[in-house]
Amino acid sequence: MEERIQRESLSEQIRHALIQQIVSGQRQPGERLVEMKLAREFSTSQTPVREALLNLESMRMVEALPHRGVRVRQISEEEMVEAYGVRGVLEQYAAPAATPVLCNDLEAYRELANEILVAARDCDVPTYAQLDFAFHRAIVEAAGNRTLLQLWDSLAFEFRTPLMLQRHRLDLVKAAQDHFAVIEALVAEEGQLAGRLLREHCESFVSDKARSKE
Amino acid sequence: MEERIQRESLSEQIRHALIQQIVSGQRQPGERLVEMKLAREFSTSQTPVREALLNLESMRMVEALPHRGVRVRQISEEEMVEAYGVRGVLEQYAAPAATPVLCNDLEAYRELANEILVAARDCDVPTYAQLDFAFHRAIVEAAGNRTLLQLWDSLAFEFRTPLMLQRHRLDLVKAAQDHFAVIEALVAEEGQLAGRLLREHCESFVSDKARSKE
DNA sequence: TGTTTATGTATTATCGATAATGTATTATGT
DNA sequence: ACATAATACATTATCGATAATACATAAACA
Repeated sequence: MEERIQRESLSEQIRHALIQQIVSGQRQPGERLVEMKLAREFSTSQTPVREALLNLESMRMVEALPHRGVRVRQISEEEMVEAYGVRGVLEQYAAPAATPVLCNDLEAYRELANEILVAARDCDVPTYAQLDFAFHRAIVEAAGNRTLLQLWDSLAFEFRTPLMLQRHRLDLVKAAQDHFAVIEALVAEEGQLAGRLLREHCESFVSDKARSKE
Repeated sequence: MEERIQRESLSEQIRHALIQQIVSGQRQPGERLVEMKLAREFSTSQTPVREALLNLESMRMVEALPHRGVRVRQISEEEMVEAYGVRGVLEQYAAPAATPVLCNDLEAYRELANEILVAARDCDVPTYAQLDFAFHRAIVEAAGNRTLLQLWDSLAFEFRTPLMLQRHRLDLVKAAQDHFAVIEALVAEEGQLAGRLLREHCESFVSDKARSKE
């Protein structure tokens, strides 16, 4: 009967909108984010904008200097390498614990890997990034370690991967195929192997860039 | 000539004060943190308190439910195990990269390990926690991977360790001695070995608890 | 009596306004 | 002309007040 209930607070809505804008490239790195200006754009007061920005800062999507405002963070190539390196370690750690869990629903998981491959063949970068994110997150989630998951989430690959892919033209199909090898290892209940494959997969993601640069 | 410049904003001051209070046990897990009440205690308005709480939430020291306020988070034993597990993996990853850097200033580092041992013998838990924190953080910092360091920091061991030690009575002296083995590995430029030792050290921290429970 | 519907109350979420701060610009003295 | 001080401006940081929400309690109804 009543209007649709509003689940998200203003600051959350603004937060999501800003993430979207940054990920999509609509807000370029280095761009200033002035609180009142954003408030006018979103037709709110300064407060929820400020809260959204604080949150983006804690997830390091923006950087803030006291009394000098916030700007979209420039993510260096070096940091990308770091992030994917750490990611590899975390996923390697997750894999053995995740294996028995994922084995229960292997069909869906294999299907996901297929969809990734399709997106890769179509050069559909946004879809690829999104599905790849889901694939990897599923592993970390299946490990049943909430702290690990939280840490992995804090690396924010849902917005790093698109950035990565728009910076470097890497071989998506080749990367997509790695996922099948991981699944094979899961089938064989080879958690350690799956872990090693995942780590290599993550690291190749950034080291390939050297190859594609030439 | 003028008054001392105020480097910290109100929200930062409040943030630190709250962390201090929580770490010291002055605020027990589960305790509600009501914004206006805190504002009165700190003689400020609601706004900076709220910002401090948002920050504590993003570092998971407190948990917030929409429209229902914030309370000090109860950290389960399970989560402790998780956190120290992840910590082990991160430090193992850090060690090889950190080795050449730390070797430059090995004296200070050895001295730190000595101080830890002294604190352990004295059963001076706060000092032990603080120095142990410094020891481990130095390794992660020396690895020169800012992303890794940020992730490690987000696990907030400066407040987890004291909690851990007040929950379980573990053998501090034995734990303190582990550090010397790590240093030996560094001297020998054995980054891999140092990594393995660190990981085991972290994991023993939580598994020892079983022993001390009986 | 048990279940729903009002009302009250505590608290968060948001607002609009002000104070504090940093940067740019202009004025002042040498 | 050059350095330093004074002023203006843009923006963040903080305030006090209001709106929105969730929970508890009381009232109305079956």
